Amino acid sequence: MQLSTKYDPSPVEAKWYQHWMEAGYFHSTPNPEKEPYCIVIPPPNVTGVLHMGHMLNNTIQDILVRRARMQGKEACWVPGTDHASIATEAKVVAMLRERGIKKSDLTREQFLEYAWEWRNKYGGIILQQLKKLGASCDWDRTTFTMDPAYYEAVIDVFIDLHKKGNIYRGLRMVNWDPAGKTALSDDEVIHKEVASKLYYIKYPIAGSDNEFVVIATVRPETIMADSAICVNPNDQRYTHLKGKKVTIPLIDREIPIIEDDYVAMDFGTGCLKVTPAHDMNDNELGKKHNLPVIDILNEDGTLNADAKIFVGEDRFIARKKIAKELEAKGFLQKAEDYTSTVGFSERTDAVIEPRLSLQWFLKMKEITVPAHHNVMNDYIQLIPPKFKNTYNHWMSNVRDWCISRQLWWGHRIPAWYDADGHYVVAKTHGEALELYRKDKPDSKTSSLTQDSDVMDTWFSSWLWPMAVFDTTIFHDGNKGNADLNYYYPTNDLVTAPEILFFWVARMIIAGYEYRGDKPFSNVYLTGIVRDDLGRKMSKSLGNSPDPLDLISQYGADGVRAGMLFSSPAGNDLLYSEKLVEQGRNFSNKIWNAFRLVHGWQVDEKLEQSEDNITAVSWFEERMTISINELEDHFSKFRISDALHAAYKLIWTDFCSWYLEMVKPDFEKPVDKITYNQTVGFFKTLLRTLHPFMPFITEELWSHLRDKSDADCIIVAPWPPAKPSTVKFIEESERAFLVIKEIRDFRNKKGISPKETLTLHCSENPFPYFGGIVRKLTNINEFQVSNDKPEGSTLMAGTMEFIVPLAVAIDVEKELESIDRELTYLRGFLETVDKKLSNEKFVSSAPAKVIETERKKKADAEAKIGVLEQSREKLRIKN
RNA sequence: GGGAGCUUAGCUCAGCUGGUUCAGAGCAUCUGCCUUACAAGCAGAGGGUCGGGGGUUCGAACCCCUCAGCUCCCACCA
Repeated sequence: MQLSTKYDPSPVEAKWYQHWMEAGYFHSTPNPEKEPYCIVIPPPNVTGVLHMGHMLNNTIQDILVRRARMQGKEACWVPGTDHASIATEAKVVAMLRERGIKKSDLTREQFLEYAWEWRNKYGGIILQQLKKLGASCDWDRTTFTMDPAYYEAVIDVFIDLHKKGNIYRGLRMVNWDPAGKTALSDDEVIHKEVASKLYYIKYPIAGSDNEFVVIATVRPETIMADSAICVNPNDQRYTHLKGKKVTIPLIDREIPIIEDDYVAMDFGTGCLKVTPAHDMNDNELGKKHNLPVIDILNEDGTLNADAKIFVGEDRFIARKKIAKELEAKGFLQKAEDYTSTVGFSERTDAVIEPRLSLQWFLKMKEITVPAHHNVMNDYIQLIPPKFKNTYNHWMSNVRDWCISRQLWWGHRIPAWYDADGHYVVAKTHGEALELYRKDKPDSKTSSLTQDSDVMDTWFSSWLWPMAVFDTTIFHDGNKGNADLNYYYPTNDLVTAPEILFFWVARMIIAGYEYRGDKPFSNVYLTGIVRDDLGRKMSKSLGNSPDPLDLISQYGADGVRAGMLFSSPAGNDLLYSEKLVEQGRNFSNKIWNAFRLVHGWQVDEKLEQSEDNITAVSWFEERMTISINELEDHFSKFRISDALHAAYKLIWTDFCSWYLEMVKPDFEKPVDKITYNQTVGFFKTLLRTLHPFMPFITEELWSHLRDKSDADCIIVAPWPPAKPSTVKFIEESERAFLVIKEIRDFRNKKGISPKETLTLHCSENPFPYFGGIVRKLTNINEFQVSNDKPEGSTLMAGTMEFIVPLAVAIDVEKELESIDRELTYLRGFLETVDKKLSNEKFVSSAPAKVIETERKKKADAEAKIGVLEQSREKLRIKN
């Protein structure tokens, strides 16, 4: 069979993925005979399309899972999607708009019908895309955070936490998104520096002509909501104003001047306008001083009737108009350029408006204690560990979690209200009514209205590692089903550091609350995928390649390897197509190594040569060492380094060295033993590489396997670490050095590799590798004698060789290079001598260190001796 | 404003408890090769005062101080 010189991944990938699925290799069920290994996928948004971040993230997960499967563990990777309330609702609204339908014209039920229709049609595309990448998820376990059972679990948790007193409803300043018309948690707000203006506004002092205080503000449109003016009690500039009042410009409302040392004397004019309805701090200040709250904004960010002026105008337009009017009427002293930090909605990019509203909150102080503790003591490990600091900081300053969202798509809050706003929390209307009757036995109310809000998306995904197995445990006293008890706690979680608090921390919190144990043992935090200019990859920048295009171009294996070549844990990945190309080239390299071995003629009668015995023994040692390194990398989650180790082992050690050593001459057969051992090595290499590059390894396995091997490499045993020896390694290093020197010699002298050379040396330094050295350098023989023939000297370490040459040598050049070498060596010797003659060094350094220094000295002296001799000879000749 | 981290070859990074696996890897560059597995390749080479300065030590990329530059996270200075 003629095999192409290029590996063609597409047909191979389709074939094997289908085969794995049909054979059920991805599916896992509890098996008490085996150790479980479980990863739950960070559920991508149901609206999501695969991007480079997913590629990296899921490649790493797949590597971990495949390796565990090969190690004989019961490996289970649970996939699924997240309903992502804000993102999905936005998409559905956009889709409706295209069809000419307004959300406000729909009932909740109608809207949800459209939403479900949308999610059934487009939701989960991303899971199909993951299959192209080779993800070995247990698809039978695919979970959606709004599956009926999951939905119920979320409701149960809400009810339970409410019962425990951890959930409360309160009027709080929240981050209001006027575009999404919803409250956001603090973490969904992105603070950005924005160029704005600082307006200096004159507030006339009540009851005096022409006297005023000046206040600096970036938000003149909120002056109508002012409740007071505040100065620092220590501020001498304002002591005369104590107890006085001022009037608000344009609307002439009187407000008091109060004192609080919260006010910084050195900022602006040292005088602060207090607007409790529209500023978080002012709100605190207002509470402290019992100031009225005047809310002048509608939920969409326009001014309401309480503003008295510019009613109905958008806040930013109002700002400009008010500034103009203040100026026109002489209330504006000046306006200067100013940079301020403004919060933006992560989802809609609208400027956040601090707003007072009734929201549901989860008390965080107590519930977070075990989650905090068990990360700090490394019971749960963050990788890399530097994230512990960040985690600690967040946990130590944790605030109550605003869990309600003014949306329809999501888990609806199970609170039920009567006409007066009295409420009960229950799963169904019936249960709610029952509770209500107990609360208010006298009430005649027969129907309650359910809260229209839904819960924050993270309030469902924080249950993920439990709820994917068992959604019933959130009732009292349920001990969990077989799946949960077998797989939980899961092993590793692979996710992005951006959601360390959103999701990871909260899963840990929920895990302790409902299972009394961690949800996972290790959290591997990947970096952000950036382009080669260091910019984050994003749709809007258009700098992100389409992952599926990449896969069809370079093969899934190539893309997986490429992503990993430059990706230590916690570090950003600078993506460049070069890396993926390198990955593809690697596939091709392996393919061609296979073509070579595959094409060998085996002669059963041929005896294994001494050289082949050496080669095989050497590679065995080399491979063992590399596999041990690989294991070490894996144990430290250094996935990228593990791949590099496998890459080097295969490309350099196996292909460049080993195969060249044992490769039979043109049209000559190979002996049976060497052939079998080579195939054995090849299969071991494929096994170590399988988690990284599943498809090509499976394909080649199918060609190389024999009856005693596993049917598929996906379930073949993982090559274990074992003690290694260095009997051949030591000599091989010398041999390789000599080989390189000889090749370099040919290069520099312009001698073709085809021209056979003879080498003289005083003693043969190679008990084992002599034949191999000759084969790889085209040397017909080592002439061992003490006579030194004419020719060029070739140094390799402390070994000296002479190549008797018919070709002329440039003596000048030769001398020059010897002199250069000598200068270096003498300098080197000097520093070593200095060290050794330093009494303090000799007396305080460990014996081993001194020993190596002595050896350095001896080696250097020997080399210098040889070089001096050669130089002398050349001199004479010259 | 608070906290964390980073700075090693042209680029991306390794370098564990200070000492020959201490100056490394991959990519890129340069030179020579279409050599019967592979030009998506082979063989070889060059390239770094380990951000600057100071200190501790017999010995510092590694520990301490200091300066400079970058990055991230958190935060309400109007």
